[in-house]
Amino acid sequence: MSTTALELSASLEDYLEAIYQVIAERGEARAKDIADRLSVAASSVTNALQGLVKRDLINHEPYDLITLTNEGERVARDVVHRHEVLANFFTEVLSVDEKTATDCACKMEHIVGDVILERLIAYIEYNRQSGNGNATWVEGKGFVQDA
Amino acid sequence: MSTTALELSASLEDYLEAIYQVIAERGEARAKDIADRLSVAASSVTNALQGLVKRDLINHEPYDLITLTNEGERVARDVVHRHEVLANFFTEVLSVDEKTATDCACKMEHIVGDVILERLIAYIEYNRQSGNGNATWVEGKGFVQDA
DNA sequence: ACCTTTTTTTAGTCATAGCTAAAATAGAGC
DNA sequence: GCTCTATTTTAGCTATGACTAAAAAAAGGT
Repeated sequence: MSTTALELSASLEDYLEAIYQVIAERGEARAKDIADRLSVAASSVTNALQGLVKRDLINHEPYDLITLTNEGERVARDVVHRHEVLANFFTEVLSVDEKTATDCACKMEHIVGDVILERLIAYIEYNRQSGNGNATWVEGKGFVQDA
Repeated sequence: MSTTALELSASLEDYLEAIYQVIAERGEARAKDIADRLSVAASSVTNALQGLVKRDLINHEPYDLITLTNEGERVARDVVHRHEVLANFFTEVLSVDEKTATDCACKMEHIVGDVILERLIAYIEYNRQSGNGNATWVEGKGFVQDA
């Protein structure tokens, strides 16, 4: 009897990530914090919480605090990790500004698979370590070899 | 009186792209072709076509052939362009296999903004032109400077 | 302890986007 | 021209995920 694992939508991943971050910042997470952070209505949060409970990613009794299950914490860390690698790549390698990098990473973090993520990590690392200088974006010139 | 342009979802962009490609390949596009290419039911195509007509991206009378409006052609080319740049980046720079590259590009093409796309294009170009050799992924070693 | 304010939940609506089944239309063969 | 088949559309259902408004619960101030 294989219980086909309920899939996690981009939307629910966003909620899970927000919960993880609020807990990291404030020590605890209430629905209001999540609503504020994601700029959605409080009722949308309640709705999402039910989805996350159903998937055993959070613990949540009505009107109570929200905590992450072990699995939830694992998945949340993974999403955050993806986000960080992507944002890092955009800023470090492509010399894109913070906001643009963050915005794009927020959407891509739900999409990029393991292989490409692994390559990005390796590529950033390679870029950082290579002794012979790296390319940087120069407005009007494109990528130019560093001095 | 500003007519707020109807937004184009990722889904509709996929349909538009498929229409563009089918026309490019076969000279004309019928609903069946689109359904086959996207692996969706015929009725889902009809539905999407109505959305694209409403946005003035295609011309389509019931039971008739599908053609692109000028705007539709412009948008379709743009999506295809994004797809190609992304897939190219994955294969050329990150040395990822075709299928992985294509799959990820298919999802990212709806997300990536102009700035990052421009940088990717420049980065690929820089990589291609730089005389001092480029990095390539070597299994078990990571990125290694080309000979 | 009680009243007010804030938070959370419930209930009900809407849009997107997929599906199946059935009806309508078009096209091909005879 | 009629009939059979393939295509397309309509109608109706599903799920997700947003919203508002109203009800319920919790928290704070005096």
